[in-house]
Amino acid sequence: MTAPAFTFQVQHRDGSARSGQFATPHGSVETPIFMPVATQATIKTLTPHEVMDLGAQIVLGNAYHLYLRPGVETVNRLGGLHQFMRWPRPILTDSGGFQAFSMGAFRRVDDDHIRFRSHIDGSEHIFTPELAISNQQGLGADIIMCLDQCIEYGAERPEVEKAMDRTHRWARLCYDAHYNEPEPTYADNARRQALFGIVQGGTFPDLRQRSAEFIVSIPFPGYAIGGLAVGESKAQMYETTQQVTELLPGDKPRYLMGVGSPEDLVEGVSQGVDMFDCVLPTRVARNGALFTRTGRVNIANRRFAEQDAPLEEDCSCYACENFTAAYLWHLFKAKEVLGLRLASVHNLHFILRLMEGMRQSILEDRFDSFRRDFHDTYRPTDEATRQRQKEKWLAARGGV
RNA sequence: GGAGGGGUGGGUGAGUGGUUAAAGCCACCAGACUGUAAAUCUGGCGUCCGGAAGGACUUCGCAGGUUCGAAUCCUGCCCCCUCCA
Repeated sequence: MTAPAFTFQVQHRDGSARSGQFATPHGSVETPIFMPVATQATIKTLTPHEVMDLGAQIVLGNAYHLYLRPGVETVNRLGGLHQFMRWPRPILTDSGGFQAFSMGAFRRVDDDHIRFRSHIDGSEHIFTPELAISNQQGLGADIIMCLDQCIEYGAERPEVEKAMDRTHRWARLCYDAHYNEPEPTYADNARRQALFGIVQGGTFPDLRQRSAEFIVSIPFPGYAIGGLAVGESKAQMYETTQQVTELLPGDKPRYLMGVGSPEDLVEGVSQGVDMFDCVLPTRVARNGALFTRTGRVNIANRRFAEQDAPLEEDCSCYACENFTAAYLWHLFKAKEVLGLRLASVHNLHFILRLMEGMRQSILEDRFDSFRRDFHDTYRPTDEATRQRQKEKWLAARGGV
């Protein structure tokens, strides 16, 4: 059995970069694509209408969060995730594997399951590969993900290898649960959903290779690269991405999970990645950091207090077309929710336009110069600063 | 007129002889955020020099005093609040 409702075609290649299209029961998506993150069935602060106006073609939801609240059964009874959140276009759900990584002390990973304590009420829950699949079937996204084990950067090799082996075992179980289960609980959904496999292996090239080969041996309709952007250097991340994309089949979509920043998206596309998702644009927006063509900027900085002009003159987003930077500054200082909304609009607009620009340049065989131009003008955050702040952040959080 | 309480750094508010350039919170300034436990977190925040360590100087209503040493004790003055008449 295969996934009949999901198809993917590469339309054009320009170097390693490629543009393509995939079709789902809720419409087709042009790649390379960025998927805004709607963890709890909402792109934080925005209405679906606004997200569509921004040109988002597909969004990502999270099975762990929705399983805890409002519950898979509930969403299913209310018509499924699309209907529930009134998002008519494609949706991809993540399995909850990432939460086993990010929730630190709230979870324990064993060979055949992940044991969580709910961050909401402390109650205990177990995710098996089979349950991760049936949860996602109940939610009804167009693309669902295998349960995997993501591991923090800096972990010892044996630990990384163990997590990878689990991820492989679980991938097999997920595949069987999704494609070979004769009577799935949510059969209608199950039949039209595509299940993607996930490659792990940390930053160890030989593990990544083994992982890619193993995962590719299972005929998933798409393949994801997981376990990156978790603390390794950009160079390591780019190397690993490059290595893995080369091992993935050319005729299936490649999804780099949890990435990323503008510069990472450009690099990812250059290495042949087709799909991305990341909380960064929206999260950072809520904290006042806005993307501009030259780099990130904090709208709450004093220097914007009296800027009687848009943040970016030539930006065509709703925020820049209608408001001055001084107004955005004021909204952030006054902690008005509109500030969070306008900032989210601006950043998603920036990222989605960036993706469109890349797609267009690939179609016109000028991706290299697009990429060069981007790097010439966009200055990313200094890596040493990021590392330092990251450590402080983790220390304050109690650490992953 | 009587009784009591109080005046601390931009605000609020701890501190009642040395460990105090003075807690915490707010405001302010800056930085971070990558499959969202995140409208969060981290620094800085009297002045001057220094990248920092550190050093110098000036601060707790005002003026005197006691003491080796005072935001803290004493005296006088100014101002504010509560209650009684």
